[in-house]
Amino acid sequence: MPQIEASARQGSTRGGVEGGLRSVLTALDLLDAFTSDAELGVSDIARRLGVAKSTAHRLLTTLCARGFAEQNPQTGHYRLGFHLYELGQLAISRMDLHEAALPLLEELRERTGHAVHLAIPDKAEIMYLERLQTVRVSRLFNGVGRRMPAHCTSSGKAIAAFNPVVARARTAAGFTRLTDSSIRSAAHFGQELAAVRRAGYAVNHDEAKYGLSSVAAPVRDHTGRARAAISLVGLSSDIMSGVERNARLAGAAAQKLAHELCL
Amino acid sequence: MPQIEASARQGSTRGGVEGGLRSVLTALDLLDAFTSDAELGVSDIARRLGVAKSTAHRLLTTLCARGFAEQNPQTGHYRLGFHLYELGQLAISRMDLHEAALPLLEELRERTGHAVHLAIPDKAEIMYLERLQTVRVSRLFNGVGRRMPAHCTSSGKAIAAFNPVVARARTAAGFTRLTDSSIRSAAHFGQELAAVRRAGYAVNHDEAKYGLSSVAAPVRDHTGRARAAISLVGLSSDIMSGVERNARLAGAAAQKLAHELCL
DNA sequence: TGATCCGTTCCGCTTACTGGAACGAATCAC
DNA sequence: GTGATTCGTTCCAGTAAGCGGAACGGATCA
Repeated sequence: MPQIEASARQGSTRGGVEGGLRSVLTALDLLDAFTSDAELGVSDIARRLGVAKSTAHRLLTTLCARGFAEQNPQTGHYRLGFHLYELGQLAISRMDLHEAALPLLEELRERTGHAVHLAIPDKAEIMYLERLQTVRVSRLFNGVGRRMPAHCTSSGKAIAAFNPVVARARTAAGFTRLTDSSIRSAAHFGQELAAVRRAGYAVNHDEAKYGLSSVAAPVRDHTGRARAAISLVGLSSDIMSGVERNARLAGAAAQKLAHELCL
Repeated sequence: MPQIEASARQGSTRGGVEGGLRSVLTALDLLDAFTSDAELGVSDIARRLGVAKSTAHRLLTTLCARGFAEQNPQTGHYRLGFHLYELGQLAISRMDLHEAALPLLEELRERTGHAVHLAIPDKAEIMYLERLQTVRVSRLFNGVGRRMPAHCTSSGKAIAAFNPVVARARTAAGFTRLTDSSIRSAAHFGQELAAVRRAGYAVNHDEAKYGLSSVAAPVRDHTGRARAAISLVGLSSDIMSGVERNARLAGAAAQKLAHELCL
């Protein structure tokens, strides 16, 4: 069934490949394949992408030529290239939100002594744009990714409470359970968001990782919708003993940020 | 002269394109075009890459489809996409050097109160892998890029002093002058590196930006070659008043790092 | 109001990308 | 110790798919 396979691959109309150039799309998907594994071999990659081994090898050679990938000389396997870091830093350094937030975040850490995070929503998850660590907690973040489900973090709840798109996306995606304290049902999630709306801030107590808690305030635009969140993170004992003060400071920084960006 | 142009474009041998797939290479070069400008239009990009406008547009559409670029709805122009940041973070989070260094850097900032940088060499320049800021100096770094010539920073000098490849590359590339204090000649550079080798650490006094100074120690492997550098950065008055203590602390951290990584 | 940009779309030509087969080296199983 | 699998890499011919050029409507400027 060669013709069925071909039409399934790129749609029926001539040249009407969904999204663009075949070889470039494959190359970009190849980079994404490294999300799950730090190093991959040619054959493995070819299998995952559904292309011939020679094609995968050619793509990898091309990516390596520009520093987007690199080969481990020991094993012959490939990994993400350092040039991605350069471009990624460039991309974020041009985000107004990030630029305006940095000094506010620094000040917040100075005053509280806690780790400070800046997060934005992406579908049903949140992504951390910046993380200012402290010595005490830096090793605790080993298991915490750059991306977290919105219902297990204070930032996620602060955003979802004031952003129905995120709340709906999370409810649709379901509630994965990271600890025994994690939210597990849509009903519980709805209650929690209502409480966040009343208080103006969100709290996460051991819901993402045992022993780790946080307090977050939403950064809201002029329509009231949450665009980001600023959170203070630390050992549960440290954070929970001063929840109200932490919430007040995070909230002040969030409002100042919204004001500076004319949101 | 169509055939001349064609052969000049991709070399003479059949299919022997240097470095790999044409369309993928062009796509990657397109991303690099954003190094100099935050936003670019289709026509401008096409001109820079030397391709047809329709080709540039197609490439941009493809990159946007995967989040590697995005379009500004206001202007119709394009910029780097957020997904690059995600992959870039992934790339660096898997570097042993970065992972092992982080807690050491945090501790160093805690003890000194100064900003702490981790740098690695790349040809004739150094790249900052990590920058732990402080409230006092965070705004001073506006003009400082992720990449700096090796002769204008303490990290660069610390690395070049114990890495002849870098020293040679810098000498070959010449000595751009960032301030009046910058090193301007190969002779001066050579003297400075000799002094660094004697002292075991490097100092930068207003050589990259007025009012900003730093002290750096090299991270050396078992052969003695410098692989990276750890530096303490701050207002010149703050840094220069305690040069020896700063050098000692940075040096201790650098040695500990080398030891942890079994370099 | 005409001219000149812009980003986008369309289309035929042919280039350059694809998959399959073959290679030597390394690893594994027995 | 040796045959059987892997692996990453290279080569090649056929044709799919990427290319440039031309045309489009809209925005900006003179």
